[in-house]
Amino acid sequence: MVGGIVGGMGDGERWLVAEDERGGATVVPVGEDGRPAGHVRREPDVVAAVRNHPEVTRWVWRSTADVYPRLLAAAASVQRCYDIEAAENLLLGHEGRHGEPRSAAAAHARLHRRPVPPDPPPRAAEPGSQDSLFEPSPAAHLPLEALLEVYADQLRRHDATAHPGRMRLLTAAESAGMLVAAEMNHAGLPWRADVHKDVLRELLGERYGGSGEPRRLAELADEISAAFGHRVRPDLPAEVIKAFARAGIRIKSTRKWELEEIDHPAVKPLLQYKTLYRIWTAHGWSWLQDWVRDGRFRPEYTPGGTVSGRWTTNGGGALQIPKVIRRAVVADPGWRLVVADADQMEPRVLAAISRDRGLMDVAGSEEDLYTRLSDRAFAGDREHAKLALLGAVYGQTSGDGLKNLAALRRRFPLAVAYVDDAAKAGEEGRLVRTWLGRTSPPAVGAGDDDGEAGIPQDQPLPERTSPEGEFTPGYASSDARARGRFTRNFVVQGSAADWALLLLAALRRATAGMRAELVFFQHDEVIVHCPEEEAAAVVAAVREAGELAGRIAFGETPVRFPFTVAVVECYADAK
DNA sequence: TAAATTGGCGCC
DNA sequence: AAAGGGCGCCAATTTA
Repeated sequence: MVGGIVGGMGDGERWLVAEDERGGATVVPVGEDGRPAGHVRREPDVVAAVRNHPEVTRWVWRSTADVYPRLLAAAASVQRCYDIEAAENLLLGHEGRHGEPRSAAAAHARLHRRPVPPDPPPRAAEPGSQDSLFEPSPAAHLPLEALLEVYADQLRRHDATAHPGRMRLLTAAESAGMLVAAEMNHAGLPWRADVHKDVLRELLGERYGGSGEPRRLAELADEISAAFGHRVRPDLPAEVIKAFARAGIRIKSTRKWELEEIDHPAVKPLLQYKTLYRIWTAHGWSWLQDWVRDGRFRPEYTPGGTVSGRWTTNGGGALQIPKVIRRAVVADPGWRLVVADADQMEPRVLAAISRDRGLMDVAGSEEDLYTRLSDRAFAGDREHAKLALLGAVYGQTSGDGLKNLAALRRRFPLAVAYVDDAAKAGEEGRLVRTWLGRTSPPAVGAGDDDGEAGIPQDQPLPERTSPEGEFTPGYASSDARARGRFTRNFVVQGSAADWALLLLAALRRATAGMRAELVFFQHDEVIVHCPEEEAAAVVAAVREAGELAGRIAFGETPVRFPFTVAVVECYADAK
């Protein structure tokens, strides 16, 4: 049953579908080894193929992003899929071949040792235009026989990994993520343009003529200039630094935390200007014009868009919606937004993957993890406990977090060793993997010894061990240390992304029989738009999906995966 | 002149 | 108290 949310063995019929250049489709049932298990049939198109074969629970196809939007537009959907190009990407990474073309055509060419076609360049975001989503891509369609070969080969390559079961799960989860992403793109996030405009007017004031510069920004710029006694353009860091220098204050940058330290009348309006300027340029009137249509904001989600497996969006900045702008996210009349935030996801994931007994015990409760941590190791000081843990995960190099790291290491040795080992691997130029097997890319300049005078490869460095047994990266170059921080974080952030994919898959299945729709996802937070009367069921489904995802990803574990859930009409009213 | 990089800051 | 990891976006600046 556990495999059911993303597809396990023997859980329904599995068919492969291939499209040709003219939109026609051929389908064939396939067995668990990827071989044909029946006759090849022709269908007018992929929509007909799916409609005519409701007995199929899992479709194997070249690219979900290419096929599924057209199915959704025709009001068709599928239970599960196997995305060959997503699988190719994950397998190439696992094999240490990041960067090789990942199209199905490339995979087929490699299989036959023929010249490998490069991937088409990534399509740029096209604000407002949804049309491109529904056109079959011009990418090379592979005939059914070729797709079958690639598929069978991929199944063998899963078996050749260190943990085949996990790798198969990763591919299944990524494929499920592709379905969810396409469905979210299709549904869109409810967005009230009128409310958005009200917020903008409130914060920024009216716009002036041609450039449309808001009144409030002009006023603040004047205040800043007055405070300096001469004209200063606040959006030019160089000019601001020079102005402070003339006033006898030396700053290295105009970063917020640095400005906050300064006692000067320009600081307050400057900080205000920065906040408002950003809202104007990133989520202002032109953003609204570009990205909101018919009451919905439709970012293009890209699952696995980051190397760690987190999603990105292609345009619209959906993963950086400023808090004040969330006022515009409002449920339809009679509907609600179920906003669910996973509590302390990354430390819980660290507990599950490191199997550190102490940290598993801390994470084996729905209570606030940092409070429990501080009760055990930090004399009740929650803030110190949190900083120490985040410092360990991010690779903090100085400050209080580092001091507290020693305490963390004593009480939770396996957890700290897990991220230290990942850091060491990175410094030595080795690859690391998430729990399910997503693999870090190689360091820039490592690997391909093309003799170019580029970045020299970092030398493997002797490990230095302190009396407490702590790993100190004392001899590593600054590049190697940066690399270590990256791999240190990668294993936790990426394994958390593994879990989040399974969460989405479980939640998608749980809501399949409802009118509820998943409409937003941001690393550890999901929003479901549903009729008011379904809200309670959705809340329960989220909580169950979190625990189920934990068990599927990490096996039997005492670690709990609780959520903070709010049922609201407006996103801004959550938490 | 266009592409790439930088600085800054929004989110996690 | 100090400034760690991952992104995307914008405008300005530098590079090709």
